[in-house]
Amino acid sequence: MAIGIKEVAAEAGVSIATVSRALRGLHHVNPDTRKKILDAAEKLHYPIPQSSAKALYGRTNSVGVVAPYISRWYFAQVINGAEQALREAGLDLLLYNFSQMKGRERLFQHQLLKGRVDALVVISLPPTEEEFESMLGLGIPIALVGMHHAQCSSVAIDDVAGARTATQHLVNLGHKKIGLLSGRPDDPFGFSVPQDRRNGFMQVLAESGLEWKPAREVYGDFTMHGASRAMDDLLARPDRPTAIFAQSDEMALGALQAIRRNGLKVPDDISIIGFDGHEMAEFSDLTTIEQPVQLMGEMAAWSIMERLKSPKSESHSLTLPTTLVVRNSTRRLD
Amino acid sequence: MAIGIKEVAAEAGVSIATVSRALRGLHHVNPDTRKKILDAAEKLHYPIPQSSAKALYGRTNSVGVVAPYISRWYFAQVINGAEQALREAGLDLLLYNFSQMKGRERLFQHQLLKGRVDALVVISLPPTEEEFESMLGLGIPIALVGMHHAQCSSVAIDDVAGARTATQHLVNLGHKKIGLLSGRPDDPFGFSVPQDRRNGFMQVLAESGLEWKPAREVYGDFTMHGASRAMDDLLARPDRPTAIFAQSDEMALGALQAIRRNGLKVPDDISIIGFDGHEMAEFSDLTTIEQPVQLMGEMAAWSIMERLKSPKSESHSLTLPTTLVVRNSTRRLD
DNA sequence: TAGCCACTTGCAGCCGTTTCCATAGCTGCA
DNA sequence: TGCAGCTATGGAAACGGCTGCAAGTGGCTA
Repeated sequence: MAIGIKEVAAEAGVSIATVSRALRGLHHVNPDTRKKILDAAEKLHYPIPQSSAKALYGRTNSVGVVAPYISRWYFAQVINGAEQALREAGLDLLLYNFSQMKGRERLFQHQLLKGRVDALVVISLPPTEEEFESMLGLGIPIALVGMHHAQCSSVAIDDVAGARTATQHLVNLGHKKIGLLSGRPDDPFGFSVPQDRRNGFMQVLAESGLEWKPAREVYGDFTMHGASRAMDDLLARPDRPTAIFAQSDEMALGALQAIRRNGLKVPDDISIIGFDGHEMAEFSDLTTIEQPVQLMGEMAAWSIMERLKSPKSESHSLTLPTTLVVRNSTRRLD
Repeated sequence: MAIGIKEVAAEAGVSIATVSRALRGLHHVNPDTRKKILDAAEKLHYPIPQSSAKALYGRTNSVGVVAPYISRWYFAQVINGAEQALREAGLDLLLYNFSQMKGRERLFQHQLLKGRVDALVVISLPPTEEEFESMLGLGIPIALVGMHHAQCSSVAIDDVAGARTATQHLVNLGHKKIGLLSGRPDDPFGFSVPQDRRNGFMQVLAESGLEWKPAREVYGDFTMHGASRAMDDLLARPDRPTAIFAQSDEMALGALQAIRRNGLKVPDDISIIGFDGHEMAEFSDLTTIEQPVQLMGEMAAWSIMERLKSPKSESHSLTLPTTLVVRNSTRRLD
């Protein structure tokens, strides 16, 4: 038989109301009574108030994390960061993966989340304005990771600046014919990241007076596989670039593989720089732009927990710095 | 104002009991009445029954997934697989990460999960017998991934067999001095995997009449970093092995890096075989033993969902096959 | 001794849904 | 016509914890 607040009350010889107050550390409870109750709870192994019961009163004690992928490195890291922060605060983490548009519709329109979570962390999944309205309509704190929005908290990096740094690095090394390994021309989720990184790249090219040829851009779908194939394609074209800016490390790694497969050497024949700070980048000696991925998850969690504590507090947007990490995949053009 | 079953009942002009039955497709509801109710629900945009209220009656509509890590490739893949299967069935996924023993204690002993989940998927986290008792005491279906236990369902591979295949592959190629890249001598979680893979390795060595020297084993902690360092160590020792069996792909990749750093070539100077089928293995041209990771997550989810449907059904243990994938990191010894 | 205040405590209703039990209406059969 | 055996429906009691309000306690002052 399950033991609840009721059994504890009986054991301690007080009413359930008092137990409820004592267990949550509210005022207006005599220290002696509180101790008696705590002892009783201990003795009966009363775990914690059942959250589904609390949920009827609005607090579910859990936070939803929404992401388009969960096993990809970037997302797994963010989720991991968020999980740690939430667990520490005693909040549960409900995971929502929406790789399919179908699920996405259900999530946003039919309010799947209604009454299920106290707050939401949305990872790199830019909702449409309509979807956003729906989310805000939930009336719960929301934190965005990897993007910004006027009406809620967010943690992100400056993708344009990061891309600028990466491109500038290649330019500084004397490269003039620089290729771009992008995500997709038609992004299914409407990420702004690919566009931002592309913009930063183009800016530096223009500022440096370098000519841009559309034939130097290929699309790798943010996967190693895709990038590898795209790179094969790019290398087969005439007037090969001497350097490549890959919009993600995973794509850079795929490209690395393709370059080797095509009998070329990195960085001797081609320099390549990635973006993200993937764990694997270090082991492939890949120059990259590092972003504090796990930290972003933690900060998003903190941000909503703060708003949970004091609902009137302002939402704020944070932009975290990126770092250029030079390794052995880029070199000065002879 | 929130709309619930009550509002739908009022709109349709029936009692809430009937609405509850109609919405869940139970018998004893007149088709006309059902339609009236469905229309009313549609009209009012009634989302779905609030799960926290259902939870008071025992069904939380969510499943707990417990793992010691969540961002490591293997775990992320399993979680991903489980998530897909669960979401399809309309179940929510509660994520519990226990990299710290502290949290682990709270999880198992204080019944953090009590009343929070309908079922549990435990990924490669062998509980002690005591913890196991506690889990079983929850009275909910449990599925294990990556290990077996007499009293509940499980999905795993045959680690011994996989390790045997890997080792046999090296032996068949003529290698006699084979090194072993293990996890940790003292495993914090008590995994059986390292031991199983080690056993398979030793079996084949013995069967092949090959001599084993303890100096050929180093510990890489199942990470690239750890493996890289361990490999440096191994390479510095006299009487270098001509082949290495790494107990995981991540360790194999770290080893690959170390080998190159030490001026040696794979597979010319040293052959190396991994274990897991990590996405990155393909791109590093690593010979490996593949296991169906994501599938294991899915099957674990299916298994508990089946038991949720018919509680009396037997628990069953599944052992999935592994596959030797030969790439370019192993070659015949001259 | 009455009156007031501050501090504790208990009562009872509530949250949204499921489910047990009762009831009402209908059918078929003796 | 009476009765058993259905089906369709509603009333109300759970489920477990929260909370507004009232009431009780004891100490203090006038």
